[in-house]
Order: sequence, then C-alpha cells, then structure tokens
Amino acid sequence: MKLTTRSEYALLALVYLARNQQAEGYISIETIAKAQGIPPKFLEQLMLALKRAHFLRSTKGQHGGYALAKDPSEITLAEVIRLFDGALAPTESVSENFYESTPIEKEKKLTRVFKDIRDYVSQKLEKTTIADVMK
Amino acid sequence: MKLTTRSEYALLALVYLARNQQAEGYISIETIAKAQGIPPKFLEQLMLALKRAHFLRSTKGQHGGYALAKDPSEITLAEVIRLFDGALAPTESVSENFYESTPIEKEKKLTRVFKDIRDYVSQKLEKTTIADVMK
DNA sequence: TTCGGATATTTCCTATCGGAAGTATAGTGT
DNA sequence: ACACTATACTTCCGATAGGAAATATCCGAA
Repeated sequence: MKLTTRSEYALLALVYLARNQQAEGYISIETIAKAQGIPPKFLEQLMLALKRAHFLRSTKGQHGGYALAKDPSEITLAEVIRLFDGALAPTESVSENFYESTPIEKEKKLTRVFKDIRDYVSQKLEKTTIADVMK
Repeated sequence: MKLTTRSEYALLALVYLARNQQAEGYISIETIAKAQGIPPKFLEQLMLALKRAHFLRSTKGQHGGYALAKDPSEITLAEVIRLFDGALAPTESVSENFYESTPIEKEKKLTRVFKDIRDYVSQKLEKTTIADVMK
C-alpha cells in the first residue's frame, strides 16, 4: 500500500466536511482547499471522484459546494484509499482479492510476514472510519 | 445516465485491448490513442483509473504498457460506466442504490416511467460485456 | 411590487504539462 | 566475455487551464 497525496488530500477533505457539516449546508472546494492547504484545482478532481463513488453530494452555483452523502461513521479509510490508490496489500502475491504472482512467493516465511502485514493493515483501515478521526 | 466521453474513451480502449490482447504482450497508451483517436494524455488518466479498479494491469519502460487484468467476458459495460460517470439511473429518485429525493417524485406515474427506463438500462448494461462488443 | 434579465459563483468536464520512477536495450571499457 | 553505464521508453503522479452548465442574487423597468 503506497499512500499517495491523492488519498491524503481526499481524507483531509472528508474529515473537514465531517467536522463542519451543518444542516443542508454545502462547502466549496475553495473553502476546503484553503483550510486544509490543498491545491484547489487538484482537489476538484478528487472531489469529483468522491462524488462519483457516492461519498459526497453537491450542488452548483452560488452557495453551492459539497457535503457528505453518508454518515462519517459509514466511510472507512479503506474505501477511500482503495478508490485512489488501488489495492491495500503491500504486494500483489499477498492480496486476497487481486492475487498475482511476484518474486517473494518463493520464500514461504517471507510471504507469511507480508500476509501478516496485509491482515493488520486491512483490518485497521477497514474498521477505522472518518467519524473515528474527526474529533 | 449521462454518458461522458470519459466513459466512451474507456470503453473504446478496453475493446481495443480485448481485440489485440494475445498478439502483443503490453500495449502502450500511445498505440491505443492513435488507433482509437483519443487524446493520449487524457487517456492516460482513464487508464490509471481502470488500473486502480483492477480492470487493467501494466508495466513501465520499454515494451511496457497495459493489458486486460481479467477476461473480456468479465467486464460489464455497467461497471465501466459507473466508474467514470457514477450512477446509472437517469435521476436519483429512481436509483435503487443511491436514492435521493427529486421533484418528479410528486407524480407517481412519471416516476414509474423513469423506473422502467432505469430497469431496462441497468439490465442491458449489466449483462453486456466487453467480449460481447469486441467482434 | 413583480417580472425578467444580467451578473456572479461554483461544480463539472475535457484536456494538457512537467517531471519522477521503473524497465529494457545499446554501447563502452577492460 | 563481462560488468557497468548511458539512453530511450513508458507508466505514474501532482498539478493546472479553459470553458460549459447550473444555481443564486441583484437590479432595473413597467
């Protein structure tokens, strides 16, 4: 799992929205970008992807912007990272869902180590939600 | 369902890869872009998204490029369109998975029409695969 | 007042840039 | 013949440009 800045920015934006969600209020990219220090045009792409994946809803125009489409407790870190960075496993030969052969497979003990890591990482990311990190 | 050129380009690229798969090992963005008339730098973004979603695999460097990660018969049009354009339903109030209230709901007969459309579209896109359209 | 149009605002979409990182091949010196 | 280096190639990543589409607000005319 290689955490790109894409994922980091996306998580930051979601946390910001979770913290500042008011009833039916939308928050603009500009506001989030300024608050979290994210290049606004880059963030725009990430927000659109998050919207397509149904984590966010939006409206255009004045007073437009983005809001969470579900409760912060229903958005896991795993989902977000998978969306932007692909698989969670450190290498494909230990991936549960997307197995492919890689060199380390020749050493079973080595493979075991990375499987343990995969299990820990995925369990941790799967059970931690935006709600857990917003306070 | 608003079919953007993103989705169209992505489908074109997948069909091209399906047609030319065992011939060459990996096929470059440049080759696909030229063959299908797609702006190469734009296609690059789409290919990366398709890779992250595990429809493609890739290698870098000389003789590098992209190849299908699964059989063409296992890639439905629905999956690809959802990835790039979000929900399939023509409007959210008739969406099975992502319901949200919209104005037409007030007229039940109207709603019925769009639900019928949704059913037909999703059934059609869900059961048509890249393999079906590659010949 | 009330309607309609102009204006401002913000998402949404297509497209491109520049460079880092990884991979294969060619060339060079011993 | 072999090791090492340079080079060419291609994905991968962060970032930005420009304009269309949608929405809210403001202002002037009747």
